[in-house]
Amino acid sequence: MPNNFIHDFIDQDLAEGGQYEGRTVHTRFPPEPNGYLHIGHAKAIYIDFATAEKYQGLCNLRMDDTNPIREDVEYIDAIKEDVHWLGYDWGDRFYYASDYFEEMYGYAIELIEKGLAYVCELTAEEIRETRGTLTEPGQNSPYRNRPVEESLNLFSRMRAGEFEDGRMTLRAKIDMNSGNINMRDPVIYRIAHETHHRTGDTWCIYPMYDFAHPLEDAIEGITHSLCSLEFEDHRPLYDWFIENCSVPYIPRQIEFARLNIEYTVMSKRKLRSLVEEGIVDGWDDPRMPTISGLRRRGFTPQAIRNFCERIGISKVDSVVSHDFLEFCLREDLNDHALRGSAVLDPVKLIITNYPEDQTEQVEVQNFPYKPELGSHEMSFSREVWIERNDYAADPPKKYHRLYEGNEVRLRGAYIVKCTGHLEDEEGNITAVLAEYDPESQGGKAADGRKIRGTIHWVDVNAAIDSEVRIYENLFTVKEPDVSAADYHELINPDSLQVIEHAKLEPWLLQPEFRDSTFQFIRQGYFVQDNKDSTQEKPVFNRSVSLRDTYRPE
RNA sequence: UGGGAUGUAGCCAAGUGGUAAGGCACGGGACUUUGACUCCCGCAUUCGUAGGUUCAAAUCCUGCCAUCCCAGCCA
Repeated sequence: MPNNFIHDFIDQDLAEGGQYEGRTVHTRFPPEPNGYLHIGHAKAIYIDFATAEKYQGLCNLRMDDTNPIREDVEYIDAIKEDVHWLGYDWGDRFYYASDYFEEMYGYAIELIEKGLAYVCELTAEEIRETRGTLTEPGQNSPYRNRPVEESLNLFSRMRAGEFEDGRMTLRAKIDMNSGNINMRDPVIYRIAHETHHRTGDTWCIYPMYDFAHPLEDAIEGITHSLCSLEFEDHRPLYDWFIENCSVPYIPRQIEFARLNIEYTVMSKRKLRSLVEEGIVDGWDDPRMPTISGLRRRGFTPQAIRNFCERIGISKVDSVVSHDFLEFCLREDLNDHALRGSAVLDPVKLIITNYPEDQTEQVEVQNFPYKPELGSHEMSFSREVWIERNDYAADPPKKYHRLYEGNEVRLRGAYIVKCTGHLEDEEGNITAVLAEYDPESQGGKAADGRKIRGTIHWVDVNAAIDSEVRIYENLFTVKEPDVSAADYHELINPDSLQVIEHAKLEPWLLQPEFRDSTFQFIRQGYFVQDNKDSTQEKPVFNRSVSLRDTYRPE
């Protein structure tokens, strides 16, 4: 992991005289179980876990479940699966913020006893009205200076369930004049008669994030609590709680910029609505930036980790280009994906001088620059499927594929010379015609003549039909999150293109290849859909296309 | 108008007083049984801007400008 400003801070903290001299670096990834993880979280996960690794420290996984109104067990297993899939392990340090509710309650009492917190009976609306604005200070609550005993009594009755939701809150007594609105007597406990997924009905008061989070970190002995930029002005509050509660450890919060990527959204709210409105096929739709979506799309954990490493860590608001994400995937897949043949938009090529009832086996490499990965056979006969756009009746300049009179190599098989095409009454091309050079087995000309074009093909007699799904960006603009328009208007209507009958060579469909991503030669990288693909009706997703620098004039 | 942050190429991003790393994208070339990959070459006389300090400034100082975050009993 390259160095970055966070590591500079850690180095200082660890150095002689630093605040964590002699300590083990301890980070945490604290998702709220209220949705699925997305690639923005992957960046945070990478930073938290890879930083711990770099310093031979530890990283905890913690469910930040302090608000039962929003959270659900449904998400917990998915979050664990995603973090593991990305390649990170939290050992036996899987925690829930809710495990600390009793301790937090104790710290709240401590604050009350110190005169640093009070039970406030203002309504939510009154609190808002007295909070002031960005430019005007707030006003003190009339309950601010009530006796400690009274707050203590009321707080225990809040816990006992004597009051309905919203009737009162516990507030920190800090400074209603602070320029930092977070310091204007923030609410630290609210009443919510709500069943919690873990603590059930044990509690009807729940701590707020600003109060809970520093305590969670302190209780777990976290040294560096890494979070995103919007918490920067919560840091004084974070430190205030750490200073005023007698916690066992002192954690340090450091903020970094969250990840944005072109042509997609990262807010849980919008992702959820895409799912709920049926615009996509669930949280794991291959067009979603969720970890499960990327997995289904065919991304590898390595590609995602490389991406996270290379975008860097800084405090600059940025939008990473979509190209870069694709580059990281291609780079990894290029080096790992076995090569196979598939024709996505098939048209027949008839080799008129090849015997009608003959079939032969030709050998093709599984991986061009890694011969140790072996080879496999493809059957070849008089009729093979080729891509419709590998033939041109009227070829543009510098077109190296099939057109009348031109020679092309059928990859791994033979060199063929195009002799024209067949068409129906409407002028649609129904087949391409060619003659093969029997002396060119394997695609090598006996006389050594150079053949410029090589195209892929699949034997008509052997081809297996498969559905292939081609994905494009979900949104039509680079930054849908910042657009003023309703995001529904920005959705790309062509983000999913379904090809019903692509022609695949049978080798691709061996059961042991079920979860492997392949390169379909000259097309891109494809993986079987982890939900819909079956042996009877295979379904492939295009993970990413190959780079294509061909520019017809 | 208060508070907190951030401005280095089209996009990320190093740089911490000694004369602008790297990656993506892009352009050109070589190689090629994937128009892929790989390999070469090119791509900021300038660091938001205006001044100042210094032999020397992206780095230090001052002013200005732009952008982002904060007024949940969300996280």
